[in-house]
Amino acid sequence: MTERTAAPGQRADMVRNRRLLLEAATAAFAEQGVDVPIGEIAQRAGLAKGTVFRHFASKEDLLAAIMLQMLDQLIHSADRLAQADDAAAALREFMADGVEVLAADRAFCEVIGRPSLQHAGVRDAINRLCVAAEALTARAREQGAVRGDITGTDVVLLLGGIHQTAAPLLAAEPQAWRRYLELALDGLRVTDARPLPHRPPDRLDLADPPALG
Amino acid sequence: MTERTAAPGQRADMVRNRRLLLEAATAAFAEQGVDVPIGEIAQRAGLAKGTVFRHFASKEDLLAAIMLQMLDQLIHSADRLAQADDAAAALREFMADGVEVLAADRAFCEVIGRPSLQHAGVRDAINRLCVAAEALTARAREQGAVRGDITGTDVVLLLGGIHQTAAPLLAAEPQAWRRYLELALDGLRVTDARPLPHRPPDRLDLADPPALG
Amino acid sequence: MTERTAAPGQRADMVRNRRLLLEAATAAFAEQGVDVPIGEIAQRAGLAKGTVFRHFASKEDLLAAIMLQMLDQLIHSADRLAQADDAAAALREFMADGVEVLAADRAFCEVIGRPSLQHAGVRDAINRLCVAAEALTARAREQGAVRGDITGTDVVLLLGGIHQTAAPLLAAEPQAWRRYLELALDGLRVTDARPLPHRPPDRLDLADPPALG
Amino acid sequence: MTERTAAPGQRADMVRNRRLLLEAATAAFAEQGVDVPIGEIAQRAGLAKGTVFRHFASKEDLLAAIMLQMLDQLIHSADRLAQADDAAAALREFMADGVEVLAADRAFCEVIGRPSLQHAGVRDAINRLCVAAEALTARAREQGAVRGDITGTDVVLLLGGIHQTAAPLLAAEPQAWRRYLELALDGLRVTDARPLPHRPPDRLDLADPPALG
DNA sequence: GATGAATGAGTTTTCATTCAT
DNA sequence: GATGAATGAAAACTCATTCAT
Repeated sequence: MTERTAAPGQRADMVRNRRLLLEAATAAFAEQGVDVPIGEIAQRAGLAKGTVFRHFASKEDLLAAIMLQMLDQLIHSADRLAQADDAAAALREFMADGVEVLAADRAFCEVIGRPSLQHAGVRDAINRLCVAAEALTARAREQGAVRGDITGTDVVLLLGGIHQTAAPLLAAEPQAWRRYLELALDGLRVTDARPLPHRPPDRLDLADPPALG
Repeated sequence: MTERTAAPGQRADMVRNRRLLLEAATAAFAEQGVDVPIGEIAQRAGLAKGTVFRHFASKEDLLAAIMLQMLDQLIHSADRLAQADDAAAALREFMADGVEVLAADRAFCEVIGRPSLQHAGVRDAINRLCVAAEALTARAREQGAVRGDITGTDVVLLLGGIHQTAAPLLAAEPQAWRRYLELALDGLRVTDARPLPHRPPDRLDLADPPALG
Repeated sequence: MTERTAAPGQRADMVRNRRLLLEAATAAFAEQGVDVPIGEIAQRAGLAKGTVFRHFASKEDLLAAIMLQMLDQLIHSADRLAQADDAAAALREFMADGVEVLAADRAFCEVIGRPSLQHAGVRDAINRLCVAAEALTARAREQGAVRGDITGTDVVLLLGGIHQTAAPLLAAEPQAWRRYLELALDGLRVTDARPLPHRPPDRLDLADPPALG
Repeated sequence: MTERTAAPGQRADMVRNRRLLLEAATAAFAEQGVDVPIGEIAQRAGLAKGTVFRHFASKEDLLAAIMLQMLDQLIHSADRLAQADDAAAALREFMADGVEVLAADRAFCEVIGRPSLQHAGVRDAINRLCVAAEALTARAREQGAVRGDITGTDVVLLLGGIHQTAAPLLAAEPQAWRRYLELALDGLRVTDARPLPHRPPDRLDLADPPALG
């Protein structure tokens, strides 16, 4: 509707292609991990390989775009839920959303587990997610729904951990992650335990990629 | 007859090379994941590429050997700790061992997270680990140190999950996993919570690799 | 299945490259046999290695395409000559064509002499050639130009045999095969000899490749 | 010249190993062609790979030794049969022997069909075989059992041709070559035909291998 | 802007040959 | 002399990326 510029057909096409491409790439990365060939992504999107490179300068960029998409979705979810009255329920919902998003995605785990992330944009988004999760978590702490030494970054990290716990069961039992989410929430709620060792991570201090050589 | 006689030199060299190779491969897989080229492993070991294939018929076999090595170590640990008097302490020690082993290893995560495992030997070892962990866990349950609906397979799965939780911090804070281990143990100890959803996994029902096509 | 491309005649460049490739491969296989490296074929064609695999999914497929090309040419020749009045002359011409085609080709001999052929397409083409040759041979038998117990498959097999007979002379005397063609034709014409031992082959019963193991 | 040296036991072992090796290599080359790995030959012989290279400086040399063995056997056969009264029968027997020897051997065909033979020894043996066959053939010509313009070299070349003719049938019908031997003999016997084209080959003028590059 | 053909570096794997024991 | 471990030069094949059409 808003896109009324000079070559409307072309522009609309590009937008449409970009959407098709992102959808196809999301699905392909999710199912097969980061090693899925660009050619397969293009094919799933009904596009030619060259078109992928017109939209994204490299495969790494495409992957980053998808990660950002997922992360933005989670940031949104955290922001929204930070307004909720029942912080405990809100935290559960956020974490369920988060694990479910990850559960569908092999590539995310592969990317997140790397000692260094290539894309500054992804690193930033993860940090923004931590901030958003901290807002949510702070309220839960205040309401006594979560122990005092748990941070938003802890919560974000737990998303990956819960997903990974259930990952080997994923094929046979797609909902198994709910079991481990509850287990984690029970752990988060414990108040009479010894304080957790190791200082709470306040921000993910993700390293720059190492210099080549 | 025994391995002391005849040609000690040659044999010793080969044993040494095999050790170098396994060490190099363990480190390389750990740092870079399963996609690390054989050539790099060979170089790290100070060997030629061909030598790797003299020791292991394929890259897959080499990877399996390393996974088996790690798994056997954990099975051993579980068996030993199942004899301990204090089941709670034994469980903590087992899990600490397990996470530490995994903490060093990207490849393990990638392999374990796959929908299907190629090597029957690795699948078997994982199942044996679950059995060994169940013995340990059963005693902890009996002693009231662990909630009633937690199985050995849960415990094994949690190893991967705890590692994954801490993975993004690994480079900057190598000991961060201890925090999440305690958090998980606190969750495991909770007795007044709602029962966990989803049925407990009794054995990892890892699928055979899908038929080609 | 053998040929990868979809849209015909799109790129003039591609068609040209494909032709160059087939010519180079034909020559290379002919001179050096099936073990000629793909890299050399590519180089002769002025292409990169990868381009060969864009046109043919595997070396086996490329080889099959060339074999099929040759076989189709011979089938054509047989079909055309089956219309001729003078069956004896037609048979000589067919066999001369056939030997000359083979004479240039080491790979053909190696492929044809194998206990099993990998490509169903090539097996089929050989059988079709036998059928076409039988039509030609039948007329020659009827005209008394060929003894009664000779089949089209005999004739096809003789092409390879005549070529092989002359092969060691090929470099020094490229036309030597004509000598052995006449000798074979003289044998085929003999009528007062004892009947040939061993039953005539009616179709080449080329086995499927053996199962792996 | 005489071998009367110190360690007779060792010598006996070497002789035995050489025999085992030649037998294994003959069988392996016969079944699988020249591309059979040295390792398989060694294994069949119950020897180590290194031992093969103690006996033969290269794979090419081993192959040459086996070819020479086969050729010597045929030369012997020709010499013996040249004494026989019935030259026609003798020629048939020689050719039957020859084809049968080849029939069992994929490697021979691959070697003989090459434009150039690497080993002077093999070239010489082939030429000696031609001489021996010529003696046999001369008698057959004199007795009118073979047309006048056929030479011993023709006969030798025909061995390969007859084998090649039957080769595609070899797996299914191991005796099929007899059919084509008779056909060839019938051709050789024809006396009322036009003289064969192309001059008779008197000696195989096998080229030296081309210079590298 | 889209296409997909071409490229070539990179990967696993094989195997003749060498050489230390 | 025998052994077989080590080597390294190919080989087939893949795939991100570039570029002519």
